Amino acid sequence: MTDHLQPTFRALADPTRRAILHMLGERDMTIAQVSDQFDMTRAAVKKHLTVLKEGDLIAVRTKGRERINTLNAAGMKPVTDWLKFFDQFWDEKLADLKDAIENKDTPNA
Amino acid sequence: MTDHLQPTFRALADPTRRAILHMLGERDMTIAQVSDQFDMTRAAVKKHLTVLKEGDLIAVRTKGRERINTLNAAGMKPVTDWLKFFDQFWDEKLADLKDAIENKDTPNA
DNA sequence: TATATATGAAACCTTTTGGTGTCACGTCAA
DNA sequence: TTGACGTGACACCAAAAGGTTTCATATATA
Repeated sequence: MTDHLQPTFRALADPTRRAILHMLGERDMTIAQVSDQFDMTRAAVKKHLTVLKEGDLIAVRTKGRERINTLNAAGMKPVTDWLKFFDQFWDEKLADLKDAIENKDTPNA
Repeated sequence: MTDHLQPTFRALADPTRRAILHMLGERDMTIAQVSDQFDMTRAAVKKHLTVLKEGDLIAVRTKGRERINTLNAAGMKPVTDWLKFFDQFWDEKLADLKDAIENKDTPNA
């Protein structure tokens, strides 16, 4: 069983990378622009971007000598799907389900 | 800003730990029982369980000389909440619409 | 053309991570 | 009480992760 989830979970496991994703949610950015937001070298940021790319969480397009990094939020779907499996064990959701069943004929929403 | 998400994201970043969570979804297990499911020592599994505990993804209760490990699915909420922020970017059409609205009065170029 | 800019990539370093083996300790049963 | 059982904790190890510096290369621009 090859774990196709691994690159994405791995990419999300670092706080710097999660912060980068948030930034890219606001606007596309070059590597230099991303680097400006962190107290680390451009090379280090570049590595993070590579990991994000491997996790399919960003896309990169070339524009002249620049590399524009774009958020690929859809890449998070495998992770959210994996997490959804556990919804059934979540107390609140269980309570909601119980509610839904008990109030089968009088839904409150 | 201390990153309270980190222990949980960290815990989820390992395939063995994700597999353990799945197992605990089916039934509570002692350390020995979990270990039996993997080709690694009990000590290694114990470490994984410790990381899962730190991520608040499992609870442990003592029963005699045994330690019963229980899934705490609610511990995933911080992660799912973090991921929800990106829902707004999932749908390409939504993103396009967002662009159109944002550029109406304040062109960004 | 000459130079500045934006990036890629490699070598290197330190810390963390995932694993091992060993031993001590509390608990259960004969 | 005496073992066997289930676990915690530690020392140790190799590999991966996160960072740095340095240099090469492609693209803009004066």
